Amino acid sequence: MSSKGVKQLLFEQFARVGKAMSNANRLEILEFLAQSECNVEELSKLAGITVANTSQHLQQLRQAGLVSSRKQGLKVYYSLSGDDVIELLSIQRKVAERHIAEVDQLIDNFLTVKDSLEPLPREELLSRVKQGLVTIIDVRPAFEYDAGHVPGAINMPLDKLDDQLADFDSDTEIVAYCRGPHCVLAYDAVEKLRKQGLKASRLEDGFPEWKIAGLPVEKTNSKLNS
Amino acid sequence: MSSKGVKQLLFEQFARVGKAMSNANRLEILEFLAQSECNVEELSKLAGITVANTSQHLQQLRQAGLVSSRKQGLKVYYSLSGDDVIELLSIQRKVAERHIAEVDQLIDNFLTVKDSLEPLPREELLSRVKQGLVTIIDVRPAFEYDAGHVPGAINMPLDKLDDQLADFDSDTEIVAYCRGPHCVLAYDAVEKLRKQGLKASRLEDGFPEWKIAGLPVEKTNSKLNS
DNA sequence: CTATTATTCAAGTGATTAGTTGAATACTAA
DNA sequence: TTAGTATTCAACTAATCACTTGAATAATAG
Repeated sequence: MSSKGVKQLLFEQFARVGKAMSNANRLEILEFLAQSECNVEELSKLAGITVANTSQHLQQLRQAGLVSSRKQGLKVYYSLSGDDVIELLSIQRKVAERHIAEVDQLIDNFLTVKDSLEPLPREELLSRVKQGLVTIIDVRPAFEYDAGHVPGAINMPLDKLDDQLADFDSDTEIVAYCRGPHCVLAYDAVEKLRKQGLKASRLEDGFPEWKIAGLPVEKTNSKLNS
Repeated sequence: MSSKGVKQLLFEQFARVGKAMSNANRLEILEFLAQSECNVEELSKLAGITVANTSQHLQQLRQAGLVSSRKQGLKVYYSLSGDDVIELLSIQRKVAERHIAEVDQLIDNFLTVKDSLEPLPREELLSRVKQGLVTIIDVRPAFEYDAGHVPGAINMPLDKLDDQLADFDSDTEIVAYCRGPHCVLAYDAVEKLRKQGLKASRLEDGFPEWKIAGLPVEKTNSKLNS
């Protein structure tokens, strides 16, 4: 203790938080947990890594105090240990986006819809949908979609996307959205669509932001699905 | 690019920021830079690591987009590349303090003055100083001290502290303060004093907070020092 | 020019990390 | 109890990291 210095020890503790957030897989796990509580297997599928690996990452996150877990029956559910973790995620993302040129490039060129959609009002997006020029897909799970979605959007959870790929018209622009800027589902969707040669992009915000902006919302009659 | 997935690449970029903030020395450097622009040598002395090592850390920080540099004559001055970096530092610290028990322990038991001082109004601290029960030391550089300091505080920059250790009365409580909660100078001071068996602690806030709280401020006649 | 100073580069070492694999530990259902 | 499932642990490899050392760039002064 005296050999290293209290100040040094203190910074080492702070560094543990940074270390926990220094791995792409762990960050992705955190982003998923920012959406909802998940068990290990779900996370492992979402992140596309083995269960054992996921488990180890989760334990590193827990040691850094970023996530907490609760056991229910066979499964262990993990969640963020506080809202300040979301804040941290969000600021780290902001700093990265602002300062790392490559990130901006990735976002601008590959995933978001900035140049083509942001300049035109969202209302116009809606009219284009009606004209069949743009297809909006909602990649959230069905029950979230049912509770409210952008008018004209088609519900297309990630696992169903593969089956539907052939149905898309390669001339129509496809815009994917999910739960918000922290939600990573739309990234996957856009990537899959692009690989098929389709014109896909990602709406910068998710459904909550859309709703808050006072734009129209459509609900599914609960009898239709499930 | 397609082998790894755009989303994966994106998270790897975000992770670079976390990686930059995953090392105790780098964090300390960032905290110093949050106070003021510094050149490599200054930082190396402040952090207590070799110049070459400091330089390498600084380059990692720059690659992550957290610091920027400007060359003036022989020296290269580094500074934070934006206020969002301060925000990031501050939130990482907050998360660590909230979630990591060991950090709380370190802070509570070793460095801050919480239990003994926070409950009593700062005005009372001042009266105790007048009675000689408490000695307040200001560990900032002399020119900052001169521009304004807590009444009764003695200016005691870190490098002068060693020479003055013998002058302290072991019965008197010593309270150190510096530039703010992000300033790390007082940590060093408290540690040195404690090693001498003195009753030292750290004021949670620094001088700016004191001033903002509307408490009295003393200025040095510029002829006295320098 | 040469000498000096501040910083960076390059190479090397020991420690740590991400990931894999396979076994071990819980918990549940029958 | 036994069988099956979800999670974690333990051991291992390749890659990366922190730090040191000594040399290589620059910029400046004499």
